[in-house]
Amino acid sequence: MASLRTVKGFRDFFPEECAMRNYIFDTWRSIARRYGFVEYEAPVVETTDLYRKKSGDEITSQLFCFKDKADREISLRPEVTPSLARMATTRHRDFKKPMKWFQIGSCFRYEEPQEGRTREFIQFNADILGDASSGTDAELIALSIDVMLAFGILGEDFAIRLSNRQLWTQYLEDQKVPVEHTATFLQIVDKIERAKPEETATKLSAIGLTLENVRAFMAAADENHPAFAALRADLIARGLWKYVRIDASIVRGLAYYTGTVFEVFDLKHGLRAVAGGGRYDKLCALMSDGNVDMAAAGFAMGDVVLGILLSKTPSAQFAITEYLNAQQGVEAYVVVADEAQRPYALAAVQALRAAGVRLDYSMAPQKVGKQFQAAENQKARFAIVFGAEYPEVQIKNLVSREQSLISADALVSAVVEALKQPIVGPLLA
RNA sequence: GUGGUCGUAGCUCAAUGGUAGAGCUCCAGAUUGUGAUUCUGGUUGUUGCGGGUUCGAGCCCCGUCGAUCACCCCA
Repeated sequence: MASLRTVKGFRDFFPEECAMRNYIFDTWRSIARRYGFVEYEAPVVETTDLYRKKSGDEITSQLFCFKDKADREISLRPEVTPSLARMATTRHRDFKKPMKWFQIGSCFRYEEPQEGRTREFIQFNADILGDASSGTDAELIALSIDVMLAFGILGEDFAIRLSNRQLWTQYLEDQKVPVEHTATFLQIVDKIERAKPEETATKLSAIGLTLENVRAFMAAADENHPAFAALRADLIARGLWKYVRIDASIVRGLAYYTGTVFEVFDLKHGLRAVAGGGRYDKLCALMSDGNVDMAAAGFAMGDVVLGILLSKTPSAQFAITEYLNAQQGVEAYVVVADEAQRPYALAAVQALRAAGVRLDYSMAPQKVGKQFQAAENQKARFAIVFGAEYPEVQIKNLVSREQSLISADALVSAVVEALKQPIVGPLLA
């Protein structure tokens, strides 16, 4: 068995998990479309250079990278933003601005797997390109909030942590800290809530700062700070500001963000961030060697942490159950009570399916009781019995348990009509 | 990449160093044209893998793989 296991950090999706995944996809997709986003996709494999160009050599330690048969250095994508930047810059003249694009697909990071962190995970990416206004940032944050609400995750369960990179670049400038220390400094800020104060103070003093000074600056960066004014007014008008909390310690790694940065995080379980993103106005210029200077902002939401949160949130369970009930099973089940009628039953199976009815039947001879049990197991609303009374067939409503005899000629239209009726029965009272 | 804990049937878990088990699931029958419940019977294991100690290892030791937790990282 050992040799048959999945590769470390990769997952099987059994039907139950696959249904759950599809539920997540459908929700992401429908809310993104509600916001006027269009879907795109990029290759899962890219040249390793694409990621080096953006992030520098040291990042390859987390890249799922290898050489192909022609000795080319390639990587499974760790994120989609560089691919998006390439696509957007190479054909940007073909698209009206702003471009509101979303994508759903697998990403890969070569890390030690833990709960909420696998080597393959699925991300929902939403980005807006060609619009530098703070309204863009607000639109993205609003989208992330609506996605959470659509999952049944309520305001008491999650919040948006909001900050702005420019807060810190301005601060470092005021404090006369050399630009080359920016990355180091942001790393310190990123873990200022987790690290020991003494260690943080030591690291800060190395670049000429004190912990007291940094903390005082963070405390002053509340929702009245001018850096958040336009964004705040926008989200207040939408009625969404109540989900937002200013948190200057959010810097989102050390990569390409230039302005607004934010995270979606849960309030009750201490999970990793559900989503994160921000403004990255310089990336398109970097990717195109300065040929295309296009403002951009976006965020990504992963399926792994989201899935954990959904499983722990009671209010999210109702929507999941409803979706799974609607997706799973069949609408009708054909029972072959008399094997002599099987050819007629098979003809009806194909005719009903052609009419759009989700339908199953027993492919091998089975006792009638077993066939009804199978119909029940597959949540069929109707059983259609082919027996000695053919050319008439029995249609049984499996919810109300009523049964009626009908001519086989009229079967398809009768079933299609019956399925249009609302479900009534003792089980759903 | 570093350290801790863990790994027994499809699942959840038992088993002083001494014959590998239970519940659930699954399959079949009781029930030959109608779904529940119940009862009966049955399948499934190189105890993650490989070495070592021992008369004897699921149990002890070493290694390895995997899961998980803390680091690291979080594009």
